[in-house]
Amino acid sequence: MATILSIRPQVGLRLQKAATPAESRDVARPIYAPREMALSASLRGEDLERFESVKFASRVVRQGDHVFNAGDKFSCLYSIRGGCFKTSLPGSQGREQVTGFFMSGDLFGLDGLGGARYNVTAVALEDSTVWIMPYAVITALAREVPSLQCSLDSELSRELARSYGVMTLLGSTSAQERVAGFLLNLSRRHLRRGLSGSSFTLGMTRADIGNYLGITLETVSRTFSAFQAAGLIKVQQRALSILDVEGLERILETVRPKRGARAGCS
Amino acid sequence: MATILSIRPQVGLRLQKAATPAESRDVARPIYAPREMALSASLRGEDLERFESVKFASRVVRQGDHVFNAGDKFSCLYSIRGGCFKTSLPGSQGREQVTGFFMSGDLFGLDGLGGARYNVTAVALEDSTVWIMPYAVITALAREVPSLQCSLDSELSRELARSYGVMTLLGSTSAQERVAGFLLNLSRRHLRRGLSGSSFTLGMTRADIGNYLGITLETVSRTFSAFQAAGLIKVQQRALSILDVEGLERILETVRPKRGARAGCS
DNA sequence: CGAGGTGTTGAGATTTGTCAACCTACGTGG
DNA sequence: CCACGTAGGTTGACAAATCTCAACACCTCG
Repeated sequence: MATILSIRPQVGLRLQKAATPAESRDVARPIYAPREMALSASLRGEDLERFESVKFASRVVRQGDHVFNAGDKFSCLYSIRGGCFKTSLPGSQGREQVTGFFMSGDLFGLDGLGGARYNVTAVALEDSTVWIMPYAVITALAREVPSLQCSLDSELSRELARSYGVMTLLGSTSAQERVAGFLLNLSRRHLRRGLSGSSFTLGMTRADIGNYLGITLETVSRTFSAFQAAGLIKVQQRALSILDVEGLERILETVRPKRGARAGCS
Repeated sequence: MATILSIRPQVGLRLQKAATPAESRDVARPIYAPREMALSASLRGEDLERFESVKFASRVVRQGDHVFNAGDKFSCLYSIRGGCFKTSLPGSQGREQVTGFFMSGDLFGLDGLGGARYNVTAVALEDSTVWIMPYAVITALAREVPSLQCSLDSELSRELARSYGVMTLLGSTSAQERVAGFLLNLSRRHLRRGLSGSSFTLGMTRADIGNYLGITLETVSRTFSAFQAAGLIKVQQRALSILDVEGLERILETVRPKRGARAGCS
């Protein structure tokens, strides 16, 4: 157990309480420069320079704070410098559906793009910092730098692809598959950011995960325990280590013969 | 009861036969004119005229035919003139996840936009016709007609919002909620097209529905039967009538607040 | 130290999945 | 025109997974 805690995740550690109000107190956490922003990923040469010449404001968001709420007038996109967020779609009677988790380098707010309003609510899961990118600025810039329009489209379709991935997770009927898929997804995203894919901190509660995956928080907890008992992972509160990636993948790949589509039986 | 069928579509639909000689079973099915296309929905005045001046080719797609496959090079968007489609994300071992159903007036192919390839496969659920809109043409036009760029963004975010809606459906843990939500969604979409929202034909199989909703086809069937027994709907094969919209909505609204996922505010 | 949010675990109730039989509609070919 | 084959749909019985309710443990913060 000590081993887990000794592995210091670079992102996502719970911070000490929010002491002084409205302080731009920078945390010892990787802060993404403009160069690392999702939108600039595919920009080259002078397009990149032009983009980086724009000074975007950044904002510190305290754990639990809402960056925007569903129904708010759409105005800005947000790129995460550090920290993590969840987005959720509010339903009637306080029911809500968590639609995604976002981490450093991710872009969110895209769903408000076409309409005049955001569809989802974005909440910080820990003290975080975001770049604020006014949409008006982005569009103006996109007209000037066509490759930025491409980047924007690219981000949109990436977000679409992401949501398709979630649908696949939710479409599987077993809780184990959903949880395994969820963990592997988180792992890959950490890896892509140059962080450890095998040991990281879960920024969200079991309830968030369960809501996201369409299962109860108890089932999430039990599944974690089962995976741990099977030697696939090690969990202690928010600290997670993936011990056997292939094992998790095997759970997803489990061939569940579909009736009518099976071969060999006559 | 019979009144349902007497509600005629109010929108400017043109009924016309497909002229192709090979058409053995021509159906008197609404064919959407360019004016009804998703992309032109928010265009006005000369922008609309400009858009309509472009002659897009259309293509007849037979039931079961693939318009494009996941992994195909992205090149065109498709707007449905008549008929319906499903899109699905292929998984390993032939497993697939149905990601959406599309009907007349809908736009699909958007998911390939940013990347160079389509993420999903689009299959006709019945003999259908689509407008083929080369992306190159669309982008060129969008530069000329800025409001078209807005329309495009709008469609993208609508698609995103749609997928969030699906996530909400899949996030609910009960099969009844999922099916009720699915039916209400279909109903609304028919209404929005000037068709009857209370009586329509399901273009997809129970297996498709189940895959989409993350439940088995047997559960779909049983749930339909249960709803019918409760007097909420009437089903016979693909023919569906919604007898009690509020009843279905009540199933969704069931005051059983999903636990967890509460935002940090109060 | 206590409070409250969070996480774990147990036991029983329910729902859903699985397997299997059967029914129904529809297209094909005799 | 009808018989037949087949894909799609329904239903039943049972097993298995998940939900629900409830008790308790853990951690952080005040």
